[in-house]
Amino acid sequence: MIEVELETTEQRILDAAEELFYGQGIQLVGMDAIRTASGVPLKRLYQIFPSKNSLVEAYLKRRDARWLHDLAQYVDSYDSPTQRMLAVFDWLFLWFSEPDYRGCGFINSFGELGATSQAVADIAKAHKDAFRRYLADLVAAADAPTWLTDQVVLLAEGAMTTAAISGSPEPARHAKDAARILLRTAHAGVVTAV
Amino acid sequence: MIEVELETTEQRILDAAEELFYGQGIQLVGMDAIRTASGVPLKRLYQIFPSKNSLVEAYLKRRDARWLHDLAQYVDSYDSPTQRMLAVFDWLFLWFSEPDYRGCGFINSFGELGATSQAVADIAKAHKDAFRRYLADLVAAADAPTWLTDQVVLLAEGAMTTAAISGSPEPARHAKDAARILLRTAHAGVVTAV
DNA sequence: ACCGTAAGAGAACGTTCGTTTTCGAGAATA
DNA sequence: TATTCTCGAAAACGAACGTTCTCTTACGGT
Repeated sequence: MIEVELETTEQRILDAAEELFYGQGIQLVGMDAIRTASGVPLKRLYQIFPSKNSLVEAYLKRRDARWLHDLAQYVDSYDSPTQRMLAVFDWLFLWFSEPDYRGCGFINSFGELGATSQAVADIAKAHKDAFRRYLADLVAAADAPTWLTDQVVLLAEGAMTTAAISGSPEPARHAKDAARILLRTAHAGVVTAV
Repeated sequence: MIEVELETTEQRILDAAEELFYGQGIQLVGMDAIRTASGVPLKRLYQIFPSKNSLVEAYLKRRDARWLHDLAQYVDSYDSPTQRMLAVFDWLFLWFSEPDYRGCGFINSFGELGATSQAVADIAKAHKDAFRRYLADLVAAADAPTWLTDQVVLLAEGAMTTAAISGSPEPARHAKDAARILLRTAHAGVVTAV
């Protein structure tokens, strides 16, 4: 019982932390705000996360896992390898359309703390590496050459920041259009020089 | 004389502010650090910039103008419209290769403060809009369709963040490769469906 | 019923930060 | 020379933050 309760308390803290950290930026959110939002007293909060840094890292790691899980789950609703690769951008479009979308939490935290916190920089890098590996699998399954992975990564990353700053989900469509063209070109095996 | 001196004092403050704000993140840099780095006493600093917010905005606006100017200057060393468009990515490669490269200052400041400061959000948006307009001109000059602009923007933006987090300038090359393919496809006027 | 313990609410502490004020020295003016 | 003004160095102030501590209450075991 105790452990179950502790588990849910931890989840409540992380839920509050994620909403606040992502929505306002990490440094603008104090531990008091997390206490208020989660309803968990400071004492217990510090028993579970002994410092704000540890809470930040836990927030990022949980978001990392869930983000990739949600993406993979969406992609899994498609069968054709080509459609699975392009479905990534449909999922991005849904994400960008959420009313409180504010860019990629890892890009944001890297820009905010990456220069001073090696831990945050490492988690952001690990997240982007994992995303790249996932795309690499989709690209390989679509019988496309490896180098297409790097290009698709750039389109996805660019769409995240452009959608955030412009406040529109359209970049996901533009990225999908570009990815479709690149995929088709790759399939055609065109090799020329400009 | 007074105005000239004030001018150089303002520049010294902005030079220090830019290095610190860009290198460490805005919120991690205190006014004391800027005083120390610039050698300008706090009193005078507050005479020229009446608040940290105003200094932040001045930093972003000056960086915006200089960034686009430097890019255009580099692009202007090429003649062929196609090469001019692709030269953007060569310039990005040079930028990413600087030892203290830490991503796009506007993406970073947007992630850090965009949720709370409308001014910062607006400046970031204006900067990206200006960048997009510049690329649109290059795309039009290369006789490519308008929609290529959106795709090239995404490649460039994606390269900035991927280079920052991965710590490598290679994303600039990958973006250039993709842009070349998209440009060629656009020129060929291929219109098909997947 | 009694005692020990845990736990919540919030005060308190020490530090940092943005901003203002003070103080003292030096230059310009009458 | 006496006085006013300017300006740099640094102290000071008020708020906010991360973290710890205190006090009170309520519950569990005997």
